[in-house]
Amino acid sequence: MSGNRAQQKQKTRYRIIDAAFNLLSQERSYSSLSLREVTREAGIAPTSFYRHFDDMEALGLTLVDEGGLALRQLMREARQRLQGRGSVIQISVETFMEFIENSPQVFRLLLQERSGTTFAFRQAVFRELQYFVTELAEYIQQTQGYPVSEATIQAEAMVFLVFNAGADALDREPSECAALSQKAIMQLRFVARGADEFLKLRHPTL
Amino acid sequence: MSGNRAQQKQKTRYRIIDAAFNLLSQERSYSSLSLREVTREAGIAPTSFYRHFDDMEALGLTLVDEGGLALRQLMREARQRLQGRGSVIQISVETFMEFIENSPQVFRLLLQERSGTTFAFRQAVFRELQYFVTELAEYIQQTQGYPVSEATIQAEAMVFLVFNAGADALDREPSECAALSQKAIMQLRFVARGADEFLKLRHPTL
DNA sequence: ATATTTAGCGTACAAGTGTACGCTCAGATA
DNA sequence: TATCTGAGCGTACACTTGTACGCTAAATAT
Repeated sequence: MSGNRAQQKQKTRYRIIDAAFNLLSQERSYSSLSLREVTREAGIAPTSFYRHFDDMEALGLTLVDEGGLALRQLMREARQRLQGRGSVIQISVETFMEFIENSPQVFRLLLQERSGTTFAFRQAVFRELQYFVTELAEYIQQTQGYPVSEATIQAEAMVFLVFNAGADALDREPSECAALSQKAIMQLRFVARGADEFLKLRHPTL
Repeated sequence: MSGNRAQQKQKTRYRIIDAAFNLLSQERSYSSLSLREVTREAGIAPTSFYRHFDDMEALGLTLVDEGGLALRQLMREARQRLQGRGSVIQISVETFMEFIENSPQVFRLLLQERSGTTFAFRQAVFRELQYFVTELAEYIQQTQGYPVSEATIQAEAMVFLVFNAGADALDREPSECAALSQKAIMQLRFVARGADEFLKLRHPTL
C-alpha cells in the first residue's frame, strides 16, 4: 500500500500538535512546555519527537500557523456570510469573541507569542496579524472607497482593538464578555467615524 | 547605629531587583528566568533569595509595580509639562515611545505578563493599565467635558493603541519608530474625532 | 557584657531537562 | 524474494532547577 507509512507519520505528527494544544491553558504558556511533557501527552518516546520537528520552536511555529489560519478562515467566512445586511463591525467582533470562547488556547498562543522571546515567533504572529489587517483594509477600500494608506491605518487600529478586547475576555466570565464586545464595537465605531471625518476634510469630493 | 542592618537588607533587595531587570531582554522573558540565575547575577547565594522574596512570583510582582509606577510618573509629568500648548496626543505618544526606547525591559515585562501564565501577574498589569486609562479619562473629561463612560471607553482605546504601537516598536530600528509614532497619533486622532462626532449626535447641546 | 536575631552561605538531594546513540521491526523498494 | 529505510523506543549522561537544613558572624536588644 503506498503511503501507509507516510500516513502513520502524519498521524503521530498531529498527535504531537494536539498534545501541545491540549497542554496550553491559562496556567501554561507555550514557552513553559517541555519537549518531554509534550511527548508524554502525545504518548510517544521523547526522542521520537525529533522525527517530526527539529525542536520545540519548530513545533511552536507550526501551532501559530495552524491557529492563525483557522481564525482567519472563520473571520473571512463571517464577513462573506453576512455580506450586505448587518454591521460588519458587529459581526466581526462577535465572531472573534466566539472564537476566543471556543478555542482560547489558540488565541492565547498568538497573544503570548506576539511579545514572546523568539524573533521567529514574533514574526510569525505579526504575519498572521498582517493578514487580518490587509483583508480588512481591502474590505474598507472596496466598500468605503478609502485610499490604501488610510484604510490600512484604520484597519490596523480596528484589528488591535478587537485583539485587545479578546485579551480582556480571557480572564472573564462569559457573562461579562457581552459587555466587552459592546465596548469594542463602540471603540471601532469611534475609529470608523473619526477616519471618515478626516477623509472628508482631506478629500471633500469623495 | 540604628537601621544599618535594615539598610543593608534593602541594598541586597535592590541588587536582586536590578539583577532581574538586567536579565530581561529580547530573548529572555521573566517567566524564563530561574531563581538561581537571578541570584547568580545579583552575586548572592541561591538560598539567600528567600530572605527577600517568597518566590519568583513575588519578585515579578514587585518588578511590575516598580516598572508601572515609573512609566506612569513619566506620563503624568509629560502631560503637566506641556499643559495647554501642543497636542496632548502627540506629546503623550512621543513620551511613551521615548520610554520604550530607554527602558524596553520594563515595557516588555508589562507586555508579556499582561498575557502571562499567572493570574496575579495579569491582574497586576491590568491594574497598571487601568491607572493609565483612569488618568487619561479624567483628563478628557476635564478638558473636553465628556461624560465618564464615553471618556473611559475613549481613553481605553487610546491607551491600548499606544501600547500596541509600543509593542511594534520593540522589534524595530529607532529610525522606523518615528513612522510608528505618526501612525499611532493618526489612530488616536481617529478615535478622538469619532468620539466627538458620536457625542455631538447624542448630546447636541455640549 | 550577654543574649537574641537574622542576612547570607554551603551542602545536599530529588526531580526534571535536552539529546546522543544504537536497536528493532514494519513497510517500502527492487 | 531479499534488501533497505526510517518511525519509534530505551538507555544513558551531563546539566539545571528549587529548596530543606544547619551553620556563621555581625548587628541589635537587653
